[in-house]
Formats: sequence, C-alpha cells, structure tokens
Amino acid sequence: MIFLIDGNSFYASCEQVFRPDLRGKPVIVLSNQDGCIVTRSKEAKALGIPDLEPFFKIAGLVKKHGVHVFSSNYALYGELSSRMNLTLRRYAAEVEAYSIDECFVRPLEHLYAKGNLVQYGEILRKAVWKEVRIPVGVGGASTKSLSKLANRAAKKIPQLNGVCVIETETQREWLLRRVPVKDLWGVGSRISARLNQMGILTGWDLANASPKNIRKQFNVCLERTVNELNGISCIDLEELPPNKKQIYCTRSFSSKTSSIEVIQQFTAQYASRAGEKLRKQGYYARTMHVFLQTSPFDDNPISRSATIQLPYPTNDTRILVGHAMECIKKLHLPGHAYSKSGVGLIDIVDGAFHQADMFTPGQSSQSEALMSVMDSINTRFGRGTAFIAASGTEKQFTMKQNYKSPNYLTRWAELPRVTC
DNA sequence: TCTGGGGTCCTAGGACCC
DNA sequence: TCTGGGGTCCTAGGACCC
Repeated sequence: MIFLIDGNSFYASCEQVFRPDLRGKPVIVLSNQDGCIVTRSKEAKALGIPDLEPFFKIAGLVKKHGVHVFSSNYALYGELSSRMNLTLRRYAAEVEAYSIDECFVRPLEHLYAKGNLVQYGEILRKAVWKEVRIPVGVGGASTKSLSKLANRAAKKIPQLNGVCVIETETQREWLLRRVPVKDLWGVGSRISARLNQMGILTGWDLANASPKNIRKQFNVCLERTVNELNGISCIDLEELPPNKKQIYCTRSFSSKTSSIEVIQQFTAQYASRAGEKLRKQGYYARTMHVFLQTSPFDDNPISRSATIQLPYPTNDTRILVGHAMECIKKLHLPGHAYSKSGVGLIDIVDGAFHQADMFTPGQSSQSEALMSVMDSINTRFGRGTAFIAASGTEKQFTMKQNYKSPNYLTRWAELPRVTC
C-alpha cells in the first residue's frame, strides 16, 4: 500500500500559515520574477484566475476582487516542506519526498485498525494540520499511479473529507471511469491528445489498453502507467532520490538585456549554482551545456546553445564559470535583447569510480578544499556570501519580487512578532 | 511602457569520422 | 572512381513534472 500526501495549494497554504487572517480568502503566488501565477487558493480558482497565467494579464481581476498576491518565498516553502516530512516520518515505515509539496508514504501497520486504511489517512492529515498548519489531501492505493488518482479524488469530492483509499476493484473502476486521461500522472497534453484520437478517453480506457501496444505506439513510461493503473507496481518508493544525470540552473533575467557583460554575470551565477548542486551530489561533470535566448514571445525569437567538453571531470566553480563565460562569448550576437540563459551539467560522473587520465591534471585536492570552504560559508551565512567575482560585485538587476513575505522561519530578523 | 517559471530526461536528425 | 554501414557527438526540441 502506498499513500500520497499532497499539500493543498501548497505555496498559498504556506503563506497562510503566518497570515491566518488570509485563510478562506483568494490568495495567489507568483513564479520567479513575479512572472506567472503558479499557485491559487481555492477561492482564487473560484474567481476564474487561470493557472500559469502571466500576472500582468490578470492584474485587473486581482485588483477588482482584492486578491492577495505573493512573490514566491522558497525559503519559507522549503522549511515548511521539510517540517511536513518530519511529521510524516513519525507515522510511516518509509517516506519519499517526491516534490516540495508531495510525499509518498508506506504506512506503519500498527497505527490503524485492521482493514481501516481510511483511518490511517485521517491520522496523517490531522497530524500535518496540527503540527505544521498545512492542509493536505491523502490518497492511498496499491501503486503510486493509483495513489495519485486517489489523492485527486480526495481533493475533488468534498464528502471524502480529504482522504481517499482505493481498496476494492469496484472503487478502482469507479474512479478510473471518471478521470480523463490528461489528468493521470505521467500523461501530459501531447500524449493525451494522441490517446484521445485513438478513442482512449478515460483512465479506465487506458487501463484496459494492451500494454504491449501502448509501448509500441508510445514509450516504456506509458506502458508502466498502464500496468500501474491495473495495480501492478512498476514505480518503486525511493527513500533516497536517485542521483541526477543532468543538473541545470536556468533563470529569466529580471529585464531584457543585450549587454554581454550583464549576461555573463547572470550566467556566472547560474554556473556557480549548478556547481553547488553537483558537489552536493558528490559528482563531477565532464560536459557543459550553455544556452542563451531571447523571449520566445518575440517576433523573431532566437535561441542558441553550445555543448562543450570540460578538460577533465570537475566540480570546481572557477572552472565551470570560466567555461560558461567562453560559451556566452560564442553565443552572444550583438543587437538582441536577451531574456534568459542557463547552464546545464551533463555527463555527470561519480568521482569515486572515475577512471583518471594520467596525462591530464584532474581536479586537485586544493580545489576540493577551496570548494568545500566556499560551500560551508554559504551554508552558514546564506547563499551568495562567498562568490566568484565574475558573478558581479554589484548586482545589476535583482530578482523582481514585489510581493514577498518575510522569511519567517529562516532569518532571525524576520521572525514573526507578537505584541501583547 | 512593458511584462510570459524552472528542472529533468529523452530522441530525432545532421555532421563527421572510420 | 564510386559506394556505403555503423558509431559518436552535437543541437534542437519534445515531453513530462511541479
């Protein structure tokens, strides 16, 4: 049995933890740069605010209905997410932190009366609410894909009170018959359009399709989904996330720019961040991918990228940044207003198993030591405390965050205050 | 006035080499 | 002189997730 616990409108609920006055009110949270709407509270959805809509397009609607707007505050969401995990861990045999707002959980059997899995779901829901003040939906079933489906029902059907468990064949069929394929986990808009053309409209249709045929016409992943919908578990619970095969850091600029110096400064920051993630995994990169693009909404958008082999596998920020700078020089064409760049580390190898080349220097122990000091400084005093000069000593543009809430949980100066 | 997220993995197709 | 299978690397873009 696998349960999926998922925070309702997670980012909006996080904001409401320290602003309980906003519970039951329309709240939206914006993406980086205050670009798009990424989370809407139930009340905001009811006002007809669409998901992933550019913020400026609904500014009028927001004003008219007094919608409460927040820039994203990842320090806050990350901290509440880990508190949610800690709570769930006490009630579970295994926990997989699947995303910032979702956990897969294998239940501890002594916590519920035999055969009463709904009771277990209730325990989880109440515990997270009591300890973290985040409302969650709970779905349980024999596979991950079915628990996703149950979780969806838990949120959609008010009578279920936030908990839905698929225990019988009848329940499985009932739910599958009512879910359009596009709402299934692992089926996006493209694949669902093709499935619809083939007459496969609901989860039930897909569950009854031939897995072999699906594999032939689509791919292995969708074949797995078919099996999972039939209760055959193909996707394991992973307590430790598998190591990444690629690590990317990409950002939109806070405003468009044609200046190569500014673009290099931004890109140096992204390369540094990618290096941090790589070292956290304890790996080394052999290949780097750098891209630079104008807005895809421009009349003649351009997007150019370069892939380069690094001289030897490395996770040294100085080397990564140096090569990223060279790439930008090659990619940058004068006269265009660029909106975004990114750095990807691909072809990642585990240091311990890497076969060194006796003719190339390789990463030195000095470099390891320096990176480790830099990482500890930044862990202790905040990201960006120690940085490469190429990132720019004065920030050209800071991220647009006009509606950010305080870092209630991660900065002493911003702790909530109570006046009595 | 202008404004449109971020991350991971996979694959098709072209260029080049043996 | 002309032909041609098979592999690797790179780029671009598709597809999914949150």
